[in-house]
Amino acid sequence: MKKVTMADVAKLANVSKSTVSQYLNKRYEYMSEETRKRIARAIEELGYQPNIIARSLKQKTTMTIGVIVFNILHMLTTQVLHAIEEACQERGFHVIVSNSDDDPEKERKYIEMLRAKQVDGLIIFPTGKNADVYQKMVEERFPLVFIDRMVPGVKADAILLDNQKAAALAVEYFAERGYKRIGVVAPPPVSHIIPRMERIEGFRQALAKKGLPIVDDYFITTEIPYIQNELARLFASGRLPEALFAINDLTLMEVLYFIKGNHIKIPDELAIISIDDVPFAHVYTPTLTTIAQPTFAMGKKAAERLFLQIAKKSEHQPQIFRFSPTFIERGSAKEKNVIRKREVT
Amino acid sequence: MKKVTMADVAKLANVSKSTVSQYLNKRYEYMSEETRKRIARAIEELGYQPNIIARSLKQKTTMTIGVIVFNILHMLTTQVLHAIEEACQERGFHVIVSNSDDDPEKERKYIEMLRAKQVDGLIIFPTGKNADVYQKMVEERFPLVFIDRMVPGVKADAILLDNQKAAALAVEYFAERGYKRIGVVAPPPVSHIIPRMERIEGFRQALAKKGLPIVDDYFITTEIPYIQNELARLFASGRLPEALFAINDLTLMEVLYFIKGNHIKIPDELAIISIDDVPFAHVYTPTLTTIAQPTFAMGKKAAERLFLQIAKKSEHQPQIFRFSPTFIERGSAKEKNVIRKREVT
DNA sequence: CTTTCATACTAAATCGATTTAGTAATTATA
DNA sequence: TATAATTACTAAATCGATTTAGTATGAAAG
Repeated sequence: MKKVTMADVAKLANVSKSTVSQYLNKRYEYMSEETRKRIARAIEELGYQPNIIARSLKQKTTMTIGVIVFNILHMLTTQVLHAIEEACQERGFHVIVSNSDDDPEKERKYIEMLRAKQVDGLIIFPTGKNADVYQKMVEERFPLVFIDRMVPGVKADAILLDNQKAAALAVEYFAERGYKRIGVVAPPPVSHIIPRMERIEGFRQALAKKGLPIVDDYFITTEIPYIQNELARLFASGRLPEALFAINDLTLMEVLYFIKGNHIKIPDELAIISIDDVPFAHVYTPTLTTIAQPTFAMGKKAAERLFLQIAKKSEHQPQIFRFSPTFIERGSAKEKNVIRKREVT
Repeated sequence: MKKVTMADVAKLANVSKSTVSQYLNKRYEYMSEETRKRIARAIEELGYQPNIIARSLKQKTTMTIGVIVFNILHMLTTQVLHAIEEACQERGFHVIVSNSDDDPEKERKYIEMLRAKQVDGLIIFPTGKNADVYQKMVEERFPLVFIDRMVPGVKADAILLDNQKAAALAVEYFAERGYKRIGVVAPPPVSHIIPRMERIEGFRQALAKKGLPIVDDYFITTEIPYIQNELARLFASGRLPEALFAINDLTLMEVLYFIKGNHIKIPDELAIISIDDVPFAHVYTPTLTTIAQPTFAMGKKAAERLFLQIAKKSEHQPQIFRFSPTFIERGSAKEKNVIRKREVT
């Protein structure tokens, strides 16, 4: 039951290994019809399957890319991964996915391991905390694409949402419909997580631009497990906002859970818009108005950029791509009634 | 910028490659403190990173497994994948995921490619149509685990839900609450997709056991895109069932979409129970009563079984594992009112 | 004082492909 | 007719590790 190698095929077909190799690589130029057939028959007979590891060692290319994500539970991750998968399968590439759990230590380790495994390139949803490691890859011209988040100072391709615009879209929609007291729900803004900053800051700026009040209490920026508490505290204070902007799917889930537990009526008592078009948005009651990221296009772009870098390692000009969000109007934010059913304060 | 190899390290440290290799594999037994330090320094100085491809060629193990799924959009897939990932990361394994799209041709190709890539084992959500290929792997004692679906006649490990029980759980719950006219929504039952058969047949048997009518019209078994139509036709006929059993998350989405579009009230006009505990089940209105698959345990088990096979290729006894579903009682099926709001004949 | 043993290494073979440089035979060109 | 070119191959080096069999040295044992 030992493995069949090229040498076995060569022996059976009565040719050299070199010729078999030529055959496998379809370099038929100077090969007789007769030889070709003999080799084909030998391969068939032995059930020979080439060993790609051996080939990779010589060729220094593995036709494999690595993807490091910081959170698989995120909807964006799943969908982008799907798109990357698809783009890779079209070109015969394979994908190895690793989960950094937003832990820079783990991320660093996975980068090392994947590079040791000789992946041809890396697409990273970065934790943002390994600037030195990222920088080294850029300097070595190792193919690298950031997605979802980017790292200031590291000159690499980055595929991002236009987060400011996404926040503005939400605020403008609320504003136009007469909502004034608007809050935001997000994990804590930290300087190395750019999109979070951009969404929260974009929200603040859009509020200012529309001349709407910026109320500190309406900025629920705390870790996911504490969002319920914060929301409850705000609710108990009696100064509930009229509308809430959830900056991603995970925070939206918290908001919905809170609303459910407190029998708050959407959109009459509280309007909601979130980034990430969750799959149940159109079957929820009310249907959810969301701001969709073009996840598929983003994943595809990331893969394309990586392939570009792999193809011509040298003269590659890193670029930052900002993808426009799409506003999907549904039912969780409507024309605001002047007289509310449950007036607070 | 050429790669640093073990030979470079050996030269700088003034030892042989063998010694460096021993060092890297922590076989310090007969190595002087002095040498160890020199090697460590040389590695540090050169920024040496071992090439795992070369190592794999010699060792005939890649510390990589392949997973072939038939549908990434399925919730089960995502969650099981997550569990497999985690189990692999614990043991230093990497995972390559490929999507067969339920196309046997694709599946066959991916099996070939992954084996050419020398993966140490394969976890497959099988299309069910490549029995010959699966069988060959079993005969060669190539580590293989089926998950979600199994293939009759192929003696390999299989991780499955107890589908009959899942169906029975739903029917019994409905029956005990006074529901009589119960329907099922599923893709078409085909002989090579075992769980689908088991769920539909299990449903039929449970109905019989409870002495409930088996109405052909209440078996909506058609491809996902046509479910809306079938549901509409049934609805138009005026003979709506009182309860519906959705056999997975994808069919549930169709049911919910239909319900939404037709302003049907859950659970008063139509009760619903589905297999797969969708992430929004607890925030939906009403909350959704579901039958959860222990996805995490299943993924973990699949990985463990594969590792077992990898560890001792020979004396491995293939087994079929049936995981028990968990009934999660929420609000989409309640005590049935004797007088219905909208009585249909 | 030889032999054995333990220690601290190394040379060379090996894994299974690809690739380069070359050979032998035949055909075309000067 | 001698030389060049083309065709159809092959031997051997190579990729970068691991591993086996072995060597050299000094200490312990007989």
